[in-house]
Amino acid sequence: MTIKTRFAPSPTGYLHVGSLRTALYSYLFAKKHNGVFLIRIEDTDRERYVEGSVEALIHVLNKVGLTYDEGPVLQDGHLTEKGDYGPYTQSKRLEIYQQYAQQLLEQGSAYRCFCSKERLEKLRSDQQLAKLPTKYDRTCVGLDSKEIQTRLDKQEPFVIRLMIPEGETTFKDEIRGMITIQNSEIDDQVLLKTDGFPTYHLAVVIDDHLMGITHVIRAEEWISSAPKHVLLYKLFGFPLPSFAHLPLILNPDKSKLSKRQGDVAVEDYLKKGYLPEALINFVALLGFNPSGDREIYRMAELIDSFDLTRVNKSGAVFDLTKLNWMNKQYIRSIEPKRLMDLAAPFFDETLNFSLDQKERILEVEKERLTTLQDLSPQTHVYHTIPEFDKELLIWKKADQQDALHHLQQLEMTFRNADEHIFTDRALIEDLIKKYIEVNQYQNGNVLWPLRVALSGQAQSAGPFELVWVLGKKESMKRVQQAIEKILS
RNA sequence: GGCCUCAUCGUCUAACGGUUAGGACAGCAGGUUCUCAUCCUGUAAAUCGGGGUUCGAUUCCCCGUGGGGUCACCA
Repeated sequence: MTIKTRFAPSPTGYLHVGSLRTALYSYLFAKKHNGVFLIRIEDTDRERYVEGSVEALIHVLNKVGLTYDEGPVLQDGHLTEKGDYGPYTQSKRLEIYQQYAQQLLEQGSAYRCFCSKERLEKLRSDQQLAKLPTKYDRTCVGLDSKEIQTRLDKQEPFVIRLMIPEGETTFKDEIRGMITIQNSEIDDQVLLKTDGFPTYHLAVVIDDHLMGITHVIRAEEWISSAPKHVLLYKLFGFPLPSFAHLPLILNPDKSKLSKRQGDVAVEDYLKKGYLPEALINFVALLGFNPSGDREIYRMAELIDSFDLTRVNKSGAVFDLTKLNWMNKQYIRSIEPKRLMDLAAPFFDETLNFSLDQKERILEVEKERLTTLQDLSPQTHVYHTIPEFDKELLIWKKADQQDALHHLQQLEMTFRNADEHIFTDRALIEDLIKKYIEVNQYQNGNVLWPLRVALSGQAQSAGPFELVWVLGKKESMKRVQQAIEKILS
């Protein structure tokens, strides 16, 4: 049997990093076993629907490299879908749910409930006051068929509730083992709402079955409603899939990761210049470890080593400092072309750099970046040298005369150097190092004033790199300006 | 509060029932370097508590404690 997993978000806005990890694990598991991974949109709550979030979801999944075999896709800006088990959007499957709800009704496994929201709210608050468990009191179970018919005729709104049988429900969680709960603890769950839409519980069971899902991988918050789903599988006569409930991703205070305490949207991290590769790597290791001392895993390696039984049971704090470290690692080591693709949006377009310049700037600056967003302020130096005080040109172990001397000498050295030298970082370094060695100067005496003359900054890329990016003409110009600054 | 669930350095984690409890990030102290960023070396830092089982528990069992999740016509 082919393994089939799914990621089933509700279109309520952005993609949460917790959801990203859920999607990732489902993806990894499916790919590891040469299985199928699909996306399904769970939009059964019309009130929470956010326009455009399906499109946004597709974009993000594409960006981070989570490819899926079935589900909604964007074609020329239009939403369509691929796969043989559609529709993959629950609001387009209403009749299916209604049909199955009807079946349950006929089986006597479900019943119509005409209770008003007001009555239910009062019931709940009374129970809370009496410190009783809050459960529906089954008032409508006693309704005889004649009364039901007259209320139906009067078009009274109703819901369909699951009739929880007596006994206990047990299921195996692939990560935690056996979980048992007394059925008396379970409320008679609403399956079909007054508006004819199913609730999550009904829809998820039917769709997972109809779409052939073999492994239900989702977050831990679903664990307490899993018994309802197991009951439904049994009532429908569906074979039970495997369940795996993933530990939560936590705020630093150990509560469920939420807004307020930082960014939770994958889009936000991408916008800030975190690489998709780094995000995936980081989030993958939050709750999973292939065993070993490695930290860096690319997607293919994650697929290769993924194992549900090695997923942790306890929640993991989202540690931004470690993400930062990992992002730095990726910026340094990723293929230059890929880095340029990712970094392109972070260049200030008004500076009009050529592609060649951008490549050099990126090559030089990537050593010092934590996120790609950090690139933006650094690029300005290559366009216009910032204002700076001439004192800055003086190295801590030298004086103004010394700085002036070296700058004048370097200016001359540059002037006499062949043009082609300036196209090669190593040659530039040779040129300057030779000047230092021949005269037995200290590096700092020469390199500090040169670097400041070129960057105008106390902290910047190295002087060889700066010359390489700026080119002969601009480098000489900046050195000359520094000389004038000292003389003035 | 009921139910479910979890528990190794600050954080992410490793450890067939037998290890000086390992690694990574962050921290601290040095070193390399013209600056920042790197890089290198070193250092501190953990098995929640109590009972069992066992020759031997981080590991298995029980109880406690603590954390988290969930208790909607939201997912």
